[in-house]
Amino acid sequence: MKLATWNVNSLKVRLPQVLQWLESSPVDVLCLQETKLTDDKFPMAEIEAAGYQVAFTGQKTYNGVAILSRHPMTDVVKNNPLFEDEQQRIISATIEGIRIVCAYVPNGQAVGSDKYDYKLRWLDALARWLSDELKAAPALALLGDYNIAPADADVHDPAAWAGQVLCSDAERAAFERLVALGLKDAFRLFAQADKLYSWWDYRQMAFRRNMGLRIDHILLSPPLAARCTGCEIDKLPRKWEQPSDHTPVVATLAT
DNA sequence: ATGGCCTCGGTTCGAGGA
Repeated sequence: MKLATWNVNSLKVRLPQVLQWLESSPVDVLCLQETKLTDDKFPMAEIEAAGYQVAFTGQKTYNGVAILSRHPMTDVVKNNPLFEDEQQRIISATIEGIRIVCAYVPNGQAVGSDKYDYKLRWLDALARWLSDELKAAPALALLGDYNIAPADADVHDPAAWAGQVLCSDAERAAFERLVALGLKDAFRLFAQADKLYSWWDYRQMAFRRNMGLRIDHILLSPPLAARCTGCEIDKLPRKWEQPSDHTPVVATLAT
């Protein structure tokens, strides 16, 4: 069983790439972020034709999340019941006995800004909600764009990024709070090469220079971490024409 | 030293992303 996450930065623009990637990487579950589509514009027919069921929640211009699944989905929930939010950033569903949570964590813009405060409040509510969810669903996976580089090893230039948004102590503490719930960073369950990232700025030829951050993650509850046999970042789509600035992360679970 | 790109909405620039 393969679970994946990918911030596509507009599903309208990236639908052909999503379909192309699924052809060569037919994962069981793909969580998408930043679809940037209202629900009436969601390309359900094209995705179903590729063999995937879909659950989604979107809004105009910003945010928007979706779960694509080869298997039946039940108990679809939009957003966090503990956090009133007009922004569409979370969708969850149960697939093959696994509670899948697809999340697009707020960016935060700059440390100390209103958007940063919103990010921290949003993450606090996420941890409180998942604490409850884990009691009801011990097999839980939280996949998405966390907009947090958990450690300096996840940053191309830790000195330049020190204390900046995506790397600040409070954001990293929020990530550790999720870990304290028992969730494991699937990527770090395995030996990995240095300097592997999931996002590169469009500017400065950042991708070619590998000036990236690892901010897209798959966190697994203990029963799933025990089943996990690998976790990889697939850099290929970032090399395509007109790419998203993020690239997919994939975790493999033994069945 | 600064900002350098991409997407959207809606016009030819501003907001937001990270």
